[in-house]
Amino acid sequence: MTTQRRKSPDAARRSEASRRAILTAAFELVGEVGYAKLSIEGIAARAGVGKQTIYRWWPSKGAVLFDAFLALAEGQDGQEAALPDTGDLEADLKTVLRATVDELNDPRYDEPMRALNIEILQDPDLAAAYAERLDGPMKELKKERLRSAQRAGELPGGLDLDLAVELLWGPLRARWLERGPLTRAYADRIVETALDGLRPRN
Amino acid sequence: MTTQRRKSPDAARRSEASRRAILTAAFELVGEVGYAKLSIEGIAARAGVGKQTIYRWWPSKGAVLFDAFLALAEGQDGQEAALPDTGDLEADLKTVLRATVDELNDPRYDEPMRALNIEILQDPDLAAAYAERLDGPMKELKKERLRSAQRAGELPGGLDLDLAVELLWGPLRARWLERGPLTRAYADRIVETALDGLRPRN
DNA sequence: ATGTCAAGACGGAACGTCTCGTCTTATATA
DNA sequence: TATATAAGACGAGACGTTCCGTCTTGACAT
Repeated sequence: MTTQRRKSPDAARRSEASRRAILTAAFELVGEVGYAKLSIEGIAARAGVGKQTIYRWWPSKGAVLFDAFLALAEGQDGQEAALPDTGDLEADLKTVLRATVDELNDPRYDEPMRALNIEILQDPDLAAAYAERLDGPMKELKKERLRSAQRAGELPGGLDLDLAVELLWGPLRARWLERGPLTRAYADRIVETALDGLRPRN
Repeated sequence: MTTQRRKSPDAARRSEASRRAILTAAFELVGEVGYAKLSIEGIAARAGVGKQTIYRWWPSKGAVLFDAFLALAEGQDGQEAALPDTGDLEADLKTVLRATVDELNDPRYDEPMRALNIEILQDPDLAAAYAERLDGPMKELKKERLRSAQRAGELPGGLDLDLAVELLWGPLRARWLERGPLTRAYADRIVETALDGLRPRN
């Protein structure tokens, strides 16, 4: 019963050098030519690799790009297993959103990241992987910080945390996707407005 | 000085029948096969039109799709030159967002509209046209309703109306783009939470 | 011995350009 | 006002190109 799916390749004999070369080439190329002009042939050529080696291990160019980001993210996680929690929710949120603004404005990550996000909108399989491996864990950190605020009485206990996360991080992501101007001042205003609400407070 | 750009075609002699056939074919095809498999050749074949007729008048398949939506929108505007204004902001916003939910859930428009929105994220020219012709006017209607609420004292005068619009309509759009579940109850909760803010009110 | 590897040939799809006649239409002439 | 003419848009599709995803080859590693 060696029939797994089709003809699953032997992961034990996989070339780590080729794998890394492919991910690196994909990441660099998408930054240079954009996602639309990114091709498997281009990645293979840049990586010094046969096309079949890519097709053997990945189902699509979106999946390659996803793995490139995953490798990047896993190379630097564990360092921040939680969002800052000084006891001042508004200040902590501003800190986090400002950092996000800086990251999204970094030209090294801007285009590749946008390309990945757009591809995810079109590929359900990729969206599932993204939700599980990258977005999900991050969202859990955000919700955990909000739960802490609930325990401190800074947020109501009955608050819908998913909606709260969408209200806080959604506008930033939306404006970034649309290539709008992202500033720290904008991040601050989002936090203030989302926390206080549009209506005047007495 | 008849040198406009390159060799601009004579709009006066343009075939209206071909134009309509192309837009109709594009709209139908994108609903049937999806944007990724939508091709200029396919549109031309379905419309009974030469490929050159498409390339003569549009720069990309995204532009064709955009015009298809523009024709649709212009065929039914003027009917609602303003958002409802009963004097109760929260109720009016819920009415509008619920209607938006219904529209986004309509399978006739869902896929084509998402395809257009995704394409706009990748094409700055298209994004500019979209902002000017479709999104801009709609956003102005939204801001006008919020201004009315400011005059009525339902919203503070110093409120950033652009941010307010993003906070109210952003989450809906984001969830729709990601194919999340859109319900009227969700629309209601957005309005309530955005108006009241995340923090407890006394 | 088996399976991955780099290299690249292969057929197919769609690209965007172009070249055919045909058909339409703006404008000039009668 | 009615007809003639020339410009140019039209449908059709051939063309060279790029990239797709599969397949083949011989080298190499385990």
